[in-house]
Amino acid sequence: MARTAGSHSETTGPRVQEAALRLFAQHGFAAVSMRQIAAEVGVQAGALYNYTPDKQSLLFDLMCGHMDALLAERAARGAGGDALARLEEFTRFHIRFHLARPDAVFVSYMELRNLSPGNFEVVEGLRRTYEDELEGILRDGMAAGLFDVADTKVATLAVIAMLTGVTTWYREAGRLSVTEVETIYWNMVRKAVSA
Amino acid sequence: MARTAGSHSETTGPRVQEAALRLFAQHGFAAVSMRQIAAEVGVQAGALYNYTPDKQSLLFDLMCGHMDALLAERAARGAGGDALARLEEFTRFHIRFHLARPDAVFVSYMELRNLSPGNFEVVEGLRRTYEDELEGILRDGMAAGLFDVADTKVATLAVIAMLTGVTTWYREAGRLSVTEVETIYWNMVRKAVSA
DNA sequence: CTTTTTTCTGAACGGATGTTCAGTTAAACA
DNA sequence: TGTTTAACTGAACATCCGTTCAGAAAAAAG
Repeated sequence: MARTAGSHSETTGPRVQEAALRLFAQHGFAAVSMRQIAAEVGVQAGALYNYTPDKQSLLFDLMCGHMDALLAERAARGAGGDALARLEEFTRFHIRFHLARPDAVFVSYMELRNLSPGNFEVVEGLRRTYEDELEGILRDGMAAGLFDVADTKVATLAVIAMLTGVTTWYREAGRLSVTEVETIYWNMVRKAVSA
Repeated sequence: MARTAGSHSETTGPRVQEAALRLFAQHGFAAVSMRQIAAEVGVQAGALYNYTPDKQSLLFDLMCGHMDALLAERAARGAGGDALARLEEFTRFHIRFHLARPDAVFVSYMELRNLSPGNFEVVEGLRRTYEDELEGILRDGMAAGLFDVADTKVATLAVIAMLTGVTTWYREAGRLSVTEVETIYWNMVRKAVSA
């Protein structure tokens, strides 16, 4: 046996990425073998190397893709209004975006140490860009007298940690809708930074 | 060669745990081999099995030890005063405790999925116990009219996520002392739950 | 239909994995 | 001192790892 009936690069490629994402999120990058990913796709291990040069690149591409999507979708929303309105928009966006892709979030935050140094620097830069946007909002709010935080950098990281934490407990079948969760967190963020 | 000069169970045992903790935190449980741990201790891989039945128990003991220490040190502080005072005590304690043992925190939050199902349940139970203490404080504060949160369970998880996040960025050589960090976070927590 | 190209198989590579154990040696005990 | 005991070595076990590659087969092109 060799080439399977109905096989095509344009269908197998994405399936490899999806299987890798799901397995990395569930068991961790180091605990997942190329053979497991291949089995999930329904292919032999060697075939994976038509779609990725190696296992490391598979992880890097997943993380880069996640961060690129985050920054792109964020940039797509025209950030208007005062700092308070922009902070609410950021808060609700962050929760909605992260709850929609729990596996990618999990991998992006847990597998940073499994990136090669060069790849780590790239992903870290993207993350920094995202954080800088929130810090800019907090700075503007401080200048406008709307907010009162002792340290904008610390406040930025505190808010992001609080918001991202939602992915560790939220379940779709639970008692709260995404919008309700957004509102609960927004009220806490608003008060935490208020003047 | 066999038994090394100066060797003794009471010194090697703890050194195995220390090496495992450091390596697990740095590279992840699945990425660290028993031979690497042994090399760090200065011993052959087989010798590790005098101190742990297997690799899984090594991880479980580290995580249990961490959670036990957390609960024990927390219980040692007599929780007096009103809900506001207790919340401040909890906040400052949480930051101080976690910043003092970054490796154990990292492992305890990142390697949960590498625990066997039975071991996971135990560690999860300990974590729940700790969370329940914070939720009790929030409930009391709500009843006393000191706090105003829409959902005590969500607020509990949000506060803990925010506080624990400090371990991802704090460095001893940085510009802020632990006490300063405590105060910054306490002000944010206080405002976030205030009535 | 024939030829070319793309996709995949199946086997193989050297090396690493967790774990076991008979044997060796240093320390503790008598 | 001699004897026992605890700590460790070094080799071995079967199995898995990421990656490569010649060759087979299906799809696409002519």
